[in-house]
Amino acid sequence: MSLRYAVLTLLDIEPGSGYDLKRRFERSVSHFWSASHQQMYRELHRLHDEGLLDCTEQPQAGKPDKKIYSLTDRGREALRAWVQQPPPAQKIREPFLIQLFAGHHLSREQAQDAVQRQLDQHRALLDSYLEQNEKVLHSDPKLQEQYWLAHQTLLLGIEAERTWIEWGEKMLRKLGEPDKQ
Amino acid sequence: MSLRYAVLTLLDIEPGSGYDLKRRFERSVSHFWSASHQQMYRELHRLHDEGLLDCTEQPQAGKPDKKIYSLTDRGREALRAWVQQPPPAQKIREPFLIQLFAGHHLSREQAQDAVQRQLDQHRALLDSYLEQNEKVLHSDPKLQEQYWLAHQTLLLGIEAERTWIEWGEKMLRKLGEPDKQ
DNA sequence: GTGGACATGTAAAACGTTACATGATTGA
DNA sequence: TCAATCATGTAACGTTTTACATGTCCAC
Repeated sequence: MSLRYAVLTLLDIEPGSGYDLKRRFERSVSHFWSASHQQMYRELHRLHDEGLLDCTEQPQAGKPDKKIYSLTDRGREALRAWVQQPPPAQKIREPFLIQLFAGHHLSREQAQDAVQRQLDQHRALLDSYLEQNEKVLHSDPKLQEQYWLAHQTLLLGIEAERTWIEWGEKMLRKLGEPDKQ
Repeated sequence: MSLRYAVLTLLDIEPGSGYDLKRRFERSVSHFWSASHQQMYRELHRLHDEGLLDCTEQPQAGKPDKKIYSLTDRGREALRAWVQQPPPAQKIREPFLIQLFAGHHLSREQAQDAVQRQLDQHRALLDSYLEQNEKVLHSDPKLQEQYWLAHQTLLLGIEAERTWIEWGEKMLRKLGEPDKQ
């Protein structure tokens, strides 16, 4: 039920197509949400049917038509109402931590490799968040002020990745100690 | 697809009923997974049908019978094989951060209240994780060694909560500055 | 001429949530 | 006597994932 409000939020900031939205999910809210293109298209259809979104088709030379969605007044009202309610609980799903939890089935080398792979991924994530952050810091100060809260969510994402990376590095050090296990 | 391995992992450490499992999810892996009792029962039935779990009914005075599940050899083998594979990507779902992302629909007071509520929840979570940690540190050193990797996942959960709490406190300070926004 | 980005969709399967259903025991 | 805990389940519904499907343009 939260996906629809994530969609409304991004379209409230700037209208766009399903395809656009998918990329914007990856680029700007990946630190707290993700969704496939199929989820986008279905949600866009539903929101349109319910009158929360307007749709204008924009013909493009060579490429398929783009369906540009934007919030209706009712859409903006629905988003505003939801934003002011207590949020549904967060959901954490970390398959990697299940694997460590069952880590008595891993050799020390396997555990090291597994942690190292995750560490690489989290470092790449941190880099991409830092890049986003740079973009924000070099953007129009008026926009920065308007979307100050949105920017704070990115800073949380950055700190979360740093925490993960520190933990991963500590793990590798501990797994490298010859007396351990 | 990961739920089944979370179930196998917990039953591998100690056999138990669906009801037991549900509580163990809440008590020992809530920092990276959660599931309802219906999910447990359905998954247990499936795993039993597929021959990965054994089931023995244990009559109890007064209470309904307990169905105690434990891993078969094939179950243990399936878990071991999965644990050694690259894990599926983690899924982050944080409705609260969507609300902040759409925070231009919030007054400063509403934002403060919202952050404060989340902060309270995360402090409670941290407390419960620290309590779990204390229990581990006072348990049999042999068990501590055996489940050393499992314990490390809890330490990550603790650090993640601390990061969140620091961020929330910083947010409240910034939202309290009269020049902000 | 091949692979990637653009652009949208259907269908089925798997997974997750909510509501409903039962029934005993224990403690306030 | 009321609510909580123990213990298991069905049914319906909603969400998410995976596979299939199509077609253009552009750069290498």
